[in-house]
Amino acid sequence: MNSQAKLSTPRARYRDQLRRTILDAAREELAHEGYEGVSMRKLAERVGCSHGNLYLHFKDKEALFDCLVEESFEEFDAAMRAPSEVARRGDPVEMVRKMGRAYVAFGLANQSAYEFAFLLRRPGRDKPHGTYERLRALTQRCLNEKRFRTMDVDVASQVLWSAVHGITSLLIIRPAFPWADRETLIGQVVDAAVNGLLA
Amino acid sequence: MNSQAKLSTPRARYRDQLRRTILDAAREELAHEGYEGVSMRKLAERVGCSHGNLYLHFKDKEALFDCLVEESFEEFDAAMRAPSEVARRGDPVEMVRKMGRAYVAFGLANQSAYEFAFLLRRPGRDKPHGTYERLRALTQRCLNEKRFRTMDVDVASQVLWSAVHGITSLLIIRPAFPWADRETLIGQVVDAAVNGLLA
Amino acid sequence: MNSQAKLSTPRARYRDQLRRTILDAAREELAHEGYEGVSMRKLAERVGCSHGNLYLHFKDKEALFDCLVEESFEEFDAAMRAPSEVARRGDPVEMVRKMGRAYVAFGLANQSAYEFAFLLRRPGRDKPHGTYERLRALTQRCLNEKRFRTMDVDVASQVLWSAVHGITSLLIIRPAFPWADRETLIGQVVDAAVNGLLA
Amino acid sequence: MNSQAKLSTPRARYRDQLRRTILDAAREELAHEGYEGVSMRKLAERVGCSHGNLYLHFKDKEALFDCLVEESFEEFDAAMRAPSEVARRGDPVEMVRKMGRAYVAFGLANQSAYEFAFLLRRPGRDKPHGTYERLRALTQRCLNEKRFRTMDVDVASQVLWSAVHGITSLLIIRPAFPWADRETLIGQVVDAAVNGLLA
DNA sequence: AATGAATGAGAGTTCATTCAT
DNA sequence: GATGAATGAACTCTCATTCAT
Repeated sequence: MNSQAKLSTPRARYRDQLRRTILDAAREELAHEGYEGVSMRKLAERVGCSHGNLYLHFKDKEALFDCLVEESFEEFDAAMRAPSEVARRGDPVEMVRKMGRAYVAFGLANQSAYEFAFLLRRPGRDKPHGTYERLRALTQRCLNEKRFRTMDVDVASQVLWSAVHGITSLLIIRPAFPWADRETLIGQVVDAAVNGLLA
Repeated sequence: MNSQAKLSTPRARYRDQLRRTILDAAREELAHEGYEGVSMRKLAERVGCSHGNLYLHFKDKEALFDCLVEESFEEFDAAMRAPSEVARRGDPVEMVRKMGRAYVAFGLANQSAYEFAFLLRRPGRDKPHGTYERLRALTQRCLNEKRFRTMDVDVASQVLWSAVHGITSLLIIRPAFPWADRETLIGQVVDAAVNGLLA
Repeated sequence: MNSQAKLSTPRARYRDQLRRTILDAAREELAHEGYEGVSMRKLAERVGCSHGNLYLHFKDKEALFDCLVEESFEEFDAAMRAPSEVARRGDPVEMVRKMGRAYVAFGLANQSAYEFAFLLRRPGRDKPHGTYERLRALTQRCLNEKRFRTMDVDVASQVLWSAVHGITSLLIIRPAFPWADRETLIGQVVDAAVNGLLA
Repeated sequence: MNSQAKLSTPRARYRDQLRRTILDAAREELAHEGYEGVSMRKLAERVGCSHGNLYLHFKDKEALFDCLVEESFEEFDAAMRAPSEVARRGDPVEMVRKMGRAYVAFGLANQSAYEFAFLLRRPGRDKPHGTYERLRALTQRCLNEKRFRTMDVDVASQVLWSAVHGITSLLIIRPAFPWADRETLIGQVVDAAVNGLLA
C-alpha cells in the first residue's frame, strides 16, 4: 500500500526514498510536538524539500498522519511476531512472559511508534490488532493446558495487555517520575500479571 | 483556591459561576480535542461569552490549562482518600483491592480528569502525587505484614499502579475496542496484580 | 484649566490629587513607552485605581495625552521664566549663555516634559511658545546693543534654539552614545553658538 | 543586503520589487505614525497584498523595522561620504561648513531616513556611526591645523553635530513653526557653530 | 463617585493549502 | 516533478471604552 512493490526505476526509487524521509521526520516531530504542534512548513524544512513537495506524497496533513499510525501498528505487529513464533512449542506461560517483556521493550525502544499505535485517541475504528490476536492465541494455549485458572480468554488477554500497556505508557508519558529500577520493575509487572493468572 | 472563600455578593457569585462554566467547558473540550485542538475563541463561543472575557478569568490559555490539571489531580486524590482511610485497620490486601477498583472506577467516571492527571504529557514536573503516596503506604503495610512477597516497596506500588492505569487508560482511549465485560475485566486486572504479589 | 482654582472641599481636593497622580504616572509611562505603549489598564494599575476611574477625569486617552503636552510646555516656560527675569538688566550676552545652559539643564532634568514639549510630532498647531518668545526678546537686546552681528532676530534666535535643542535631544534620545563629558560639552555647545553670533 | 546580487529571473526580480514596495510603504507609514501606530495589516493593505505575505519577506514587524533603520543609516552615510571625500585636500574649515550644510540638506530631503537614523529611540545599541566618524576626522584636521581653538576632538565634533541635528530635527518635527528663511537659517546655524569653534 | 465585568475590534503571527511557473 | 509566492482563515492576546451596579 505504501510503496509500489518493485518499481526500481531511479525515479521511483528516489520518490520512495523521499517519502520515507518525510514519514520518519514526521513521526519524530509528531511524537514530540503533537499533531497540532508540527507544521508542514517546519516538516519540509527538516526534510530539506519545499513544503509544496509534501503534498505530492500525501494528500494532506491528515493523510500523512494516518499513514504514520498505520505504519506504527505494522511495525509493532512485526516486532511481536518474532518472539511469538520462535518458540511455538515451548512452555506457553514462559512464552507469555517473554512476549510481555518484548512488548514493553519494543514500546520503549520505539516510543513514537508506540504513541501512534496505543496512546493516540482514535475515535471509532478500533478493532483487535495483530498484536492482540497473537497474545490471545497464546493465552488460549495457557488456558487449554490448564496453566491459567479458568476464565474467559479475552478477560485473561486483556488483563495481560493492561499490565504491559500500563507500565509502557507510564514510562513514556511520565519519564521524570522517580521510577524504580526499570528492568526490575518491568520484570515484576509481567510476572505479577502472569502469576496472578496461574491456576 | 482561586476564589475567595465566602464572597457572596451577587457580583462575586456570578463571577465564580462563570469561571466554573469556563473550566467545565474547557475540560470537556480539552480532553476531547487536546491542548492545541481547542481555541479560546471556540471555547468562548461554547461558554457564550466574548473571547476577551476568558482573559478576565485566566491569564492565558496555559493558565486555564494548568488550573484544569491541578483540579483534576485534586479531585483524584480526594476520591482516593476516602477508600484508603475508611478501612485503615482492615485487611491491607483487601484494601489494596478496594483501592484499585476505586481508582479505575473514578478514572472511568471522570475521564477528563483522568486524562489531565495521567494521560497528558507534562514535561519535567512529575513527582509522586497524593494518590501514589497513599498506594505506597498501603503497599508498605502489606509488605510489613508479610502478605506480599518480599520486594522493594516502590516496585510493588508501581506494579499495582501499572495495572490499574493500564486498564483505565485503555478503556478511555480505546472505547470502541471489543472489551470483555467491564466489571469482570476490571476485577480480574486488580486481582491478577494483587495475587501476583502475594507471598 | 486643569484644576478649579480654590475648591478646597475635601472631595475636590481628593479629586484633584488623584488627577495629579494620574497625570504624573502617565507622563512617566508615556515618555518611556510611547503613546501606544502605555495602556489605560496598566496606567490605572500603577495609579492604584480602577481603569474605569480614569474616564471620570479624562474624556479619553487622547485627552489625557493632550493635557500632558500642555502641562509640559507650561512647566518648561515656567522654568525659563526665572533665569530670564532674574537678571533683566545684566549683560544680555551673558544672560543668553545662562538661559541656554538652563534650557539644557531643565530638559535633561525633566526628560519626559521635554519630550512632550519638543520631541513629539504634533502636526499642524505649532506657534511660538513662551520659551521661544523669551529667548527672542533676549536676542533682540543683544542685537540692539550691537553685541551680536547684524542679522534677523528670528534667525539668531533660531540658531540658538537649534544649538540647545540639538544637544538636549541627542542626550535624551541617544543616552548610550559615547558622549564627551556632559558639562563641558553643554558649555561648549552654548558658547560656540553664542560666540558664533557675536559681532 | 538581503537580495542576491544578480538574480534576474523574473521570479526573483518580482520578489525584490515587492520587498522594496513594502519597505517604502513601511518607511512612510512608520515615520508618520510611529512604530506602534502602523500595523502589519494596514501596511499590507497599502502595499496591496495579503498581510501574511509580509512575513515571507520579513521575519516579523521588528525585522522590517530594523531593516529600515539600517537602510536609513546606510543612506545617510553614503550621502555624507561624497562631500567629505570630494575635497579631501581643501580648507578643512570650509569642508566642515560644507558637510554641515549637506547633513541638513540630506536630512530634510530624506526626512523618514533621518527619523529612523537619528530621531527614533533605540535603547542600548548606540555607537558612533560612519557619519560621526567622518565629521570627527574632519574636526581633527581643523584642530591639527590650529584652525579651531584647542579642545577635545569629541567635544568639538559633538558641538557641530548638535547644531546640525538641532536645526534638522526641529524643521522636521515642527514644520508648522514660523521659521525664518530656511536657507539663511541653515547657513547661519552652521556658520555660528563653526565660527564659534575657530581659534 | 467608583468599580469591574463585558465587549468587540484589532494587533502580530502562523498555518494548511493552492497554483502559476 | 518540484518550487515558492500567495492567500485567507485561524490563532492567542491586548486594548479602549462602556455601563450596570
